[in-house]
Amino acid sequence: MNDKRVHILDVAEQLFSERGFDGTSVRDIAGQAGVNLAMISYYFGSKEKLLVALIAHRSSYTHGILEELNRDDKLSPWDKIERLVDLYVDKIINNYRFHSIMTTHLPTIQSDDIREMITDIKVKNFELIKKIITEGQQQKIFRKVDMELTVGCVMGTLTQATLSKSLYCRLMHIDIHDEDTYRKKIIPKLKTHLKSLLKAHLEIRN
Amino acid sequence: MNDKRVHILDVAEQLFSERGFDGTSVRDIAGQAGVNLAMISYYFGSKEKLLVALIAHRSSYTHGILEELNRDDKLSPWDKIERLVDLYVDKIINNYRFHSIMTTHLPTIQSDDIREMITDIKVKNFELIKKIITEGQQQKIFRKVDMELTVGCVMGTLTQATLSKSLYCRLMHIDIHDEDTYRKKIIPKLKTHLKSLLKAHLEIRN
DNA sequence: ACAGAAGTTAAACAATCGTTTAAATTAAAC
DNA sequence: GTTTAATTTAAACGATTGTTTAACTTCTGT
Repeated sequence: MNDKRVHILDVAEQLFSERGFDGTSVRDIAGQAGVNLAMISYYFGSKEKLLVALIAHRSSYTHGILEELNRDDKLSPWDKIERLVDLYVDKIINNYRFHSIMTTHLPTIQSDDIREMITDIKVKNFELIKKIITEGQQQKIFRKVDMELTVGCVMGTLTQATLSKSLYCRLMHIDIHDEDTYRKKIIPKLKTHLKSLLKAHLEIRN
Repeated sequence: MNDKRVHILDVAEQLFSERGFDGTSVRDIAGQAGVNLAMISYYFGSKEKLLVALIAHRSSYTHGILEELNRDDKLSPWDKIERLVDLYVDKIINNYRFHSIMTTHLPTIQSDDIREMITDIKVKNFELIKKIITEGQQQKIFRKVDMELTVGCVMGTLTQATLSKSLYCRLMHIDIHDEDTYRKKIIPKLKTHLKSLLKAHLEIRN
């Protein structure tokens, strides 16, 4: 994709995540990106199609990570869970802007098409994680759990770390505007906690 | 508070949760509430002050539930956890519109005052849950866990159930527009799952 | 060098935004 | 019943919204 197009998408991603889709004007994006206002219509057609292009762009970008994990047969179910947590935490926290857009806009989106598109991506991710857990259960290593909410708990914790950043900054005594410090502290914290949580949750108890 | 004011707040809550704050116009609210456009400025001063009034109204409404729980000395830590989950799931899922507004608007809010206000409420809730877990730890009933993320996991799962309703409707084969069926199915599911999860997570293992 | 496509621009479009105005109506106080 | 305050109304305010237009420049292929 064209450099200029990608640059506009990057700027749009930042502004959408900071101010929301409706809180960001096309003029804001054009101004911040240093391009003429009409270029956005010229490239993407409309503001909504710009959002669709952003989702398509980012999804293809992060795609394929989970598939690799699932194809790796040498790993035990426990190893896969650990790798899954590592991959997922890195992926979401390092793309927190995009993740924030996907999460906060999903309920407010009026267009059925876009909502279906976003839901599709989430279902796809869900299926891959489900597969890992199901494998462990078939090998009698994991116990029976609520599949939807076990995945939802992992995703939810990461969403929480993304959307309630102001809360966690307060709790962890980090300046709200210091993005890097927050990411650097929350990533290992999330990995350790989620691994420990899933271990306790999935372990077969006597 | 005046009946008409409350009615406007109810309508605003519904529209804000469906379309977002910036996606809802003052005319939308006035039209849906059946009042004149100027009444909203007359009552609340501005659109932003309307949001502040909504938050104040709803917060006082749900306030005091957790305090009662914490004051009850007859309950064991495990009992408190169970009661906590029951109360929290009911509270958030039954007020999912307000919860959705609080969560999705927190990152996009420009006004420092409003963000601080919302963060304050969340910190308050956090402290109450933290107290329950700390008590159990002091009695050597709960093990040492990451406090922020243990609470974050519970809140995150509920946030997930609120914001990604379209995902869960797909997974649970519920029509996306059938709010009642979704609530009726997700509430017991959430309660069972979160109790089981917290039990495994907090239990001292040998 | 030239023709046609692609890119870029400033200006304007109608529509909608949040808010205010001033007049009209209703309610309350004495 | 009269006066004063509170409520409600339609209309208008200027600003901003997403999008389009038409003229202009740059690039591309021959």
